[in-house]
Amino acid sequence: MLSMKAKYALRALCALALRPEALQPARALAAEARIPEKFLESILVDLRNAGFVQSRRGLLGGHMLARPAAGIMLGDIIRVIDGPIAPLRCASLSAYKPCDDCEDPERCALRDLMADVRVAMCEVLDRRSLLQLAEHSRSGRESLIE
Amino acid sequence: MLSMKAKYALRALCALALRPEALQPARALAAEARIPEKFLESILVDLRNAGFVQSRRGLLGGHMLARPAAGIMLGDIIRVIDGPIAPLRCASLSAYKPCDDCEDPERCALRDLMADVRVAMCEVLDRRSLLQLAEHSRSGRESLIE
DNA sequence: GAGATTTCCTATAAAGGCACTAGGATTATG
DNA sequence: CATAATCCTAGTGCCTTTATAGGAAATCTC
Repeated sequence: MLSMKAKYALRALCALALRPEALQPARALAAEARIPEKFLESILVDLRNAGFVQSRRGLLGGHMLARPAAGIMLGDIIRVIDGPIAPLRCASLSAYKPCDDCEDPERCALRDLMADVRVAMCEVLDRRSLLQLAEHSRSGRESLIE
Repeated sequence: MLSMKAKYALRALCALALRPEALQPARALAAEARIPEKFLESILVDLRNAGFVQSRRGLLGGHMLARPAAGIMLGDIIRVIDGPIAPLRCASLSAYKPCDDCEDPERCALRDLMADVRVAMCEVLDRRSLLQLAEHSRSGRESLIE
């Protein structure tokens, strides 16, 4: 289950992607994307540490994407905020860890199953970029206005 | 992320699937599948309420599958224990509920994305039966012995 | 019917994670 | 130096997870 935090992160990044090159303060972002302001601040710190976002302090400060939205994959955003995507850690590539109670992870039917699920999920999340999500969200809003 | 409870449920059901028609007491099942006994008891109640398992009390009592393992889909087991499979409730078919903070679920890019993820996950989980999982787990154990 | 074994029900508890919130230190603008 | 912004450290309240305990009810054997 996607956490609120990850949902907020994706919404905030979408807003940043729609105005690249522009420094947007957390307050404005919070209002636009309906996110509790202080919570958003901490999320933006995570996103900055992960290299997705660039920030500047002071008056006229704010946040912007650190690199083009087309090169930021949604799976990577979710991994930063919520951790590995696989339903079980033992089925994760990026954060593998065997179950404490597993006799032999090499021959675990549950692990194989969840590895298949992970592949299916990543097939979606690692192929879709932030740019695609942002453009999709914008088109949704536009067609609302028309 | 799959809960311990769901993992236990799948392991227990596998054990039941490998000996159909045989009543197996919770204690034996717990030992075989490495599950805390009292915890397993409560899981078996859930599985019985969901119609997967049939129980009998008393001496010589125990639990067995209520219907053939070939007709029990893994997705349905997980839904019973962990709830909807979709990463967001608003992207679920079986348990749809709009987000509190969503302006218009009909035009939500995040919802569309997560609906795609749900389809990908269900493509795996709803096509694979308990029988398949159980046989896969057995073959793993056999090849260990040989 | 006695005794043994098992499921079934309720209640409780410890631990941890989630979703925030507070308050202030730091940095930059004008 | 006033203002406005990010950054940092804590900490809070609530809920979920992961169980455990104790006993009531059912069913078998003898």
